[in-house]
Amino acid sequence: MTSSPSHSAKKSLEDAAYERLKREIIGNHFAPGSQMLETVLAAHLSMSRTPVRIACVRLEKEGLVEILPRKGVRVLPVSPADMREIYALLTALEAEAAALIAADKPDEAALNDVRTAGEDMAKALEHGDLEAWAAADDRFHRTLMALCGNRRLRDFVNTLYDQAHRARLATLFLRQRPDKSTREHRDILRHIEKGDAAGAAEAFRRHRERTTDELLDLLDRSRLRHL
Amino acid sequence: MTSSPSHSAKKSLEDAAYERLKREIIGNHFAPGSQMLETVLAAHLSMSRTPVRIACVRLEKEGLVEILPRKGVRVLPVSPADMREIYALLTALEAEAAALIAADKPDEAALNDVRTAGEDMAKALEHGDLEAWAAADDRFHRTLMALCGNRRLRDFVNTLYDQAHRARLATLFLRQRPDKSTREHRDILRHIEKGDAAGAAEAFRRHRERTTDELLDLLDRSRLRHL
DNA sequence: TTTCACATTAATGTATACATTAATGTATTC
DNA sequence: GAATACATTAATGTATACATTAATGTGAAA
Repeated sequence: MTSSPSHSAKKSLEDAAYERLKREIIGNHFAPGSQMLETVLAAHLSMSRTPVRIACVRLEKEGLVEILPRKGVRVLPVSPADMREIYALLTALEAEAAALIAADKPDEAALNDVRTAGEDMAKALEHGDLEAWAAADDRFHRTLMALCGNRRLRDFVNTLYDQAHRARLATLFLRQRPDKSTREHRDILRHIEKGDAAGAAEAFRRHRERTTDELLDLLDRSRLRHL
Repeated sequence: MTSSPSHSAKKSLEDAAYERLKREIIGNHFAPGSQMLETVLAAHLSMSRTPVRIACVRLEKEGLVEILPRKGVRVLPVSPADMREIYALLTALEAEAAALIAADKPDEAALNDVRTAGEDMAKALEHGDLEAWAAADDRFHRTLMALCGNRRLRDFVNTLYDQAHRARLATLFLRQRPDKSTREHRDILRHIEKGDAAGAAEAFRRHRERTTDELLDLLDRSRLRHL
């Protein structure tokens, strides 16, 4: 996805450890805030501490875990304050990316993947399948950001998606049906297709500001402190 | 600076290796694009490969080096395209940060460090000391960003400063005297002091857009391809 | 009973030995 | 002479043994 090796060519244990732990953390297989000793993790992954240590250092740099000198590796919980930070950044960065994409006039083939993700969101919503909706929403944002032509922007936004993933899933069943997002995504795409950079940026900004308010409000009212 | 331990409490060799290599890379002690084997680096730092490997993984995540499977660690050169990426991000993020800071009304003590950095820039310019000017400019931006209240924003902007540092220094003596920046910084501070979020963001955006054009133009005309 | 000094321990931090693997060189065959 | 198979080598990837250190427990003295 970012600079990590694709899952097809996972030769080294380092990469295997990194990818598996990342998947398990994002997939909420560990309790947020839980701590595990390196030896325990190594046993869990059936390898020695060496590749596990390196995987943990990488995950720490991505803001998913914290390495505590003698207490083990801690899966970082995501607080409402964290979500506010993450969404403030996404608001600024996705709007910027949308402007870049609109100015670039991406080819149809690339845009089609984004459109497909958008259609999958609508379909999932019709079937009432919220998890499929969230997966398609994630795909919509990631495939769109992949088109912005700024690798650093794309990679950083992806790490933010990763950090926010657990909290998004947790609130998925507490919120109203996400009909608005589907429409707003279509609106964003229209601006991009027209090559309207300012309009695309503004549409994305409004979309993100709304989802931010919605999410923070939800976290507040549901008293979810850590996710 | 970011999540790294301060240089005062550098207990472990891992941290020492990380900090020293980072300093040497940013300070241009290695030729951009140069490759070094882990064993050579370990000898250079008078330690075993283990802490060196971990330091390199960290540096790779910060976009300063690239680990090539059997060819060693490569100090990433910075191309004009990289600078375009970095400055596009800085434009969006520093403007956002300026808005946050202006809205927060930071206390005087904190702002004073920023003002001091600004004054140091002016003084350095009077003495014609461009390196001191660049150092103070760096300090101005970093201390200001530290006030934005968004840790992820601050840390990411700092890694971008680090990535851009070499290229900035290289062009320092090719450009005209940076008088405008000093004035623009004062302007930004005025907006922040007034609590004018939109104005601060706009002022910072204009400042960054101008310096971006200036730098890219300079890189283009001087035909500096890699730094 | 509380506190301080000290031993113990358990975890990480580090070095090193070993396994794996990709690249290079060499020899043999066509 | 060119190409291919194979041996060699040199580097990383991994495991493990060892050093260091912070935390815990234990005991004696006040």
